[in-house]
Amino acid sequence: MLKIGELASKTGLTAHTIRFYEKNGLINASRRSAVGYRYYNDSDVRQAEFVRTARRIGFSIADVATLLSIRVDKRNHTCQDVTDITQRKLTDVDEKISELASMRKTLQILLNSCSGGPENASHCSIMEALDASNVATVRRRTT
Amino acid sequence: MLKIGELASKTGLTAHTIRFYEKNGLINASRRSAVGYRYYNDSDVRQAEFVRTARRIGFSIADVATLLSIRVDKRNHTCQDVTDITQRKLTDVDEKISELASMRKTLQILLNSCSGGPENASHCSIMEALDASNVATVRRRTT
DNA sequence: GTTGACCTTAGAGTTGGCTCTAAGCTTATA
DNA sequence: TATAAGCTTAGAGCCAACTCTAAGGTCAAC
Repeated sequence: MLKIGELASKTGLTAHTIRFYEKNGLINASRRSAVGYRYYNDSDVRQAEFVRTARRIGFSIADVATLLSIRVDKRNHTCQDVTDITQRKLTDVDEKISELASMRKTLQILLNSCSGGPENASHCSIMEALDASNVATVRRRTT
Repeated sequence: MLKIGELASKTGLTAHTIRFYEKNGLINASRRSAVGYRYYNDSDVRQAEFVRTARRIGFSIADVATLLSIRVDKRNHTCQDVTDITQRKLTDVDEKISELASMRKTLQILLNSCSGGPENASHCSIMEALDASNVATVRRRTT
């Protein structure tokens, strides 16, 4: 049976985070000592590791809670329940990636349009592009 | 001279957001009526549009503040000042993209490992992978 | 002269996921 | 037995960027 600090070093979470996850129903200590210390058995440790793994992959706390509810009752859930959550997360991630990719593209175009040199910014094409309210008007440098 | 609601519809910001930006030094009304109404002239409008454009591209409020300080005094700033901010933002975006790409990859591997069918989750390979604390152990489906 | 749309302010609330504090109790080690 | 490390709790704080509320004043139209 591990104390919270031991579970923390075992999982790479902090004791604070473990308590926070407990409040959110993700991790629980199957035993408390007489004075209230949390004690974690092997099964608790496996659950904590499951949580840490799922969080690392990018599942939200709510997703992890759902995954745990499947985990404790696998027979009454289907593979599809699990892939649904995973698919939804993948779709999320794809959306974020495409937003970032669009930002990236614009930033790259801006950078390509400007020398970045020590001359003053009076004619800086990045500033001009931002002023144009239409960043599509920016042109690549040909010099 | 536009009132705040007019500036809002012109820029696509809300009046709330405009006031919030004002608090943060990004937008200001060059005139106030006797009773306190904000009035925006052409130059204020252009600045508001600059802010909106920069925010859309992904610059933080702090970045936009810096860009504005360059904008009002272009002669005392260089193109490099501008490209530095842009480059830093690009690096940020690239970091976020690569985190997301790594999440994406894992999610895709998990999805490929599982049928997603109506069978119960007792042997769901996604659940097994999350339990393994080592998602790298997951295998693609060959069936 | 009354609706109703619009404006003002300070300040609180939202989101998600922690992160930390304060004040006090327990346990292990020397 | 003293000290330090570790544990407990409730609850506050943090981050960014809004978003909204309350309570009230203003203004244009009919």
